[in-house]
Amino acid sequence: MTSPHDRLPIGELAGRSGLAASALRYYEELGLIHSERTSGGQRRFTRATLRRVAFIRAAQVVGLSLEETSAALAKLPQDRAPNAAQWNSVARTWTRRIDQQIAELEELRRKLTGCIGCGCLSLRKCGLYNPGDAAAGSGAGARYLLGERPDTVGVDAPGVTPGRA
Amino acid sequence: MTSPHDRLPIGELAGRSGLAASALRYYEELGLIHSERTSGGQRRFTRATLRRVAFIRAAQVVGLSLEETSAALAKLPQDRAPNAAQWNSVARTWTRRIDQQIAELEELRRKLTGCIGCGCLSLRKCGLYNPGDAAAGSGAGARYLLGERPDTVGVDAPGVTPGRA
DNA sequence: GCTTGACTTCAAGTGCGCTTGAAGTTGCAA
DNA sequence: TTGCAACTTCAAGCGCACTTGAAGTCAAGC
Repeated sequence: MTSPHDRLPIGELAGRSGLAASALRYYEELGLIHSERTSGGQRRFTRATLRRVAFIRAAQVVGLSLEETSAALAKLPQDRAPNAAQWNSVARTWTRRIDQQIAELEELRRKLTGCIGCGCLSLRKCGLYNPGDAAAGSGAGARYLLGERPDTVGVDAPGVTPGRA
Repeated sequence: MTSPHDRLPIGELAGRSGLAASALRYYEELGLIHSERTSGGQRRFTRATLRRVAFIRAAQVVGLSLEETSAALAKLPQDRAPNAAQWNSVARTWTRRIDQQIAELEELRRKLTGCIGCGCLSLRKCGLYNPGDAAAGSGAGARYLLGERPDTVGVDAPGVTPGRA
């Protein structure tokens, strides 16, 4: 577990994770991953970093920003596999998020299908209208649907990066 | 249908659509929407533009870029409601895309749940690994999952903007 | 020891989808 | 007629997640 083979240079980590070295450096700069250095100043990552990187990739799919991912990663141990409780805590947040996204997509599909049925898209009737003010378009991709979250309409969705009018 | 009230100034369209005027100007610049001008050079949009704008919003939720949205919009009439056939053709593409996204999210959830069960995330065993090379991270948000689309692995996903190593 | 490829830092650039600001013009209501 | 909000264009800026390039250093195999 602490053999010399556990100390991956960045190219190795890049190769194994499928990410560019530049991206990994960037992640390290942001504090998402960590490395030790050789006497010459080159990075050496532990194998556990592979886990963190996989986590980051998955987080991006769920729609987390690197900042949010960073917060999530902070709950996991840096150099060993998380235990069940730790993992549970994170994964539960995720599955909730995933469920929410799925629900939103299904809602949109429902609206679209409704449109097919009614031949509408002629204002008003159609579920695609009523954008609900400043809801959607939170930058980092498919986040909130237009017209969704009627309970938080008129307010920036909670927990989402503020910016962007 | 062609009353003077059908000619919306940009602020009106912005208010009704929930988008910023600047965004609408940007869309017009890209050719997604169109306007006529008053003698003084101010934009006047038809009500039908509301439909196009709603369409654009929905398209963003599905993860389409404005360029892709533009292509989709080209299939719909500019100043009237689409007929069933036109709408069908577009909506079908969308529902397929939505279904695909849902499937991907469910797959990720499955993997996460598996992780909870097995207490893993300890390399190898876990479905979260094997990133499948250059798959995910196509820029505009939750597009393709890591490890997904095993049939197109190693190739840029078809129909998706090339860039980004 | 030397070569060569992998590494280092730092600054600047990229692409998307806008927003912001400056400086000027229009249109409508009083 | 005037006043003022709403509009106009154009250029530049922003935030995210990186990538690219320049210029230099390290490490490992021959």
